[in-house]
Amino acid sequence: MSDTATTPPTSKSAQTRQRILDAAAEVLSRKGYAGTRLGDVAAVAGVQAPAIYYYFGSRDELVEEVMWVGAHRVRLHVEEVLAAVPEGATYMDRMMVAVDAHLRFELQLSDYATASIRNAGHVPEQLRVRPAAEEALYSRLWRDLFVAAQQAGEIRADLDINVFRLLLLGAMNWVVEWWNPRTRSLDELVATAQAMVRHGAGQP
Amino acid sequence: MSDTATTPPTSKSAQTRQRILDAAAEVLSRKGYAGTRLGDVAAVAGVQAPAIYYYFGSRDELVEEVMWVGAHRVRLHVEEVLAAVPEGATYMDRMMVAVDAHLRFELQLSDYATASIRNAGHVPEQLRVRPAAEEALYSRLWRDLFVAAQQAGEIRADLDINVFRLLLLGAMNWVVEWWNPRTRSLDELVATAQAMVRHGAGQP
DNA sequence: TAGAAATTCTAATCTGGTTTAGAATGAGGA
DNA sequence: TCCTCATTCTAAACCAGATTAGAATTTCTA
Repeated sequence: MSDTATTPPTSKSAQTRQRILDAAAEVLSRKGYAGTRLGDVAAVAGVQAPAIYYYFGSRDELVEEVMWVGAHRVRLHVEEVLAAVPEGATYMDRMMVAVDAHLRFELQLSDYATASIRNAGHVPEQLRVRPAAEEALYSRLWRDLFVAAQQAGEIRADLDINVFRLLLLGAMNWVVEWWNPRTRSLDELVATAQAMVRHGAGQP
Repeated sequence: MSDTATTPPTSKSAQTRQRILDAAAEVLSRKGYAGTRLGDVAAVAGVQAPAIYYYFGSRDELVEEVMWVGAHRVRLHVEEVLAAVPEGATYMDRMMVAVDAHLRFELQLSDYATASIRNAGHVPEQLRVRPAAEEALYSRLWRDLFVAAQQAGEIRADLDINVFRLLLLGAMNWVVEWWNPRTRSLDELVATAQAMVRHGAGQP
């Protein structure tokens, strides 16, 4: 293997591993778990299929890593963006920022995120454990945001914020199933999703 | 084959075919396309795997039929419910009814609907043609509803109803990924989804 | 209730894709 | 340069399921 103290992460070896992982994310995000052949991944990465086994123990191990990285990065990204929000911002403002960050990251920046979202419910159980832990953390991030917003009176008191949160995340996740950058503007999408939260959950 | 003029749809043969189809819908809704083995379907239906080939040409043909039936039934159900709405109802009222019908049908009444929703983006291209046609009709139903509501002034004029509609359908479709009847009340879910539309899209 | 047709089964085959074996290549250090 | 280790390749083994063959059974009709 590599990527240790003796071999810097930019070594040829580490780059190849990364290329394979990127390729897997790309194919997985496009074709889904069932449609992803190791041969396709290898072709995209520019190697022969057996080369994958030098870096990953099995097809499933490769898939699991993609899923985990995807879930992990989405969370990190949204956390970072939220951390940069100025002090005085309302919780509703923060939610707008989170919606923006989630959507843009998922659609523009990361095949990993897309792969993770699309396949979460389609991979064998054993592959879900580690990614699920990440998703739980991400879920909590949103829960905290909703709870704080409702306590601050920025969200209708009678709204079931747990259900609303799950519906919102679902709406945003499902975007990967229909989004086509050529026919729609990302700005418009973000604005509409934000309106769905601001008016759907916020005070009249 | 059977189910012709000479063999009524309640004949043993037709019943077996139905049992296999039901079993396929059940397994598909639970395990997804990749996880669905013909052997599992056969076991649930109470036959041996090869018996399936007496009724269906191939695994994919069986899957395709489940997907189509699922999409078809959701549309029929929502159409029926909408047709029963009294004359004077507002378009917003109709949308509330449609949300209710969609969610209850998908979660309570139909493994077919769940199978169709969950696997739409995961089956090979050829299997999507017929189901996609159904989905297009269903999509139009919602589009018409949104257009009418906005023209009637029941929806904010500045809202992008196409994007909002896709977000809403996504939110409702994704419910199959997290819904657990034991931990949540269906009524609460329906009410929250309705609120998301009424306040999220409706006039203040 | 015999015989034909329909249905379902067991056993075998086929297939595409993953995985393993082991040889070839290439890069880096003595 | 030569040797060693890392990396990648080609060829072959392996496997889990789908599918087919053909026999056995059940159902229906006359």
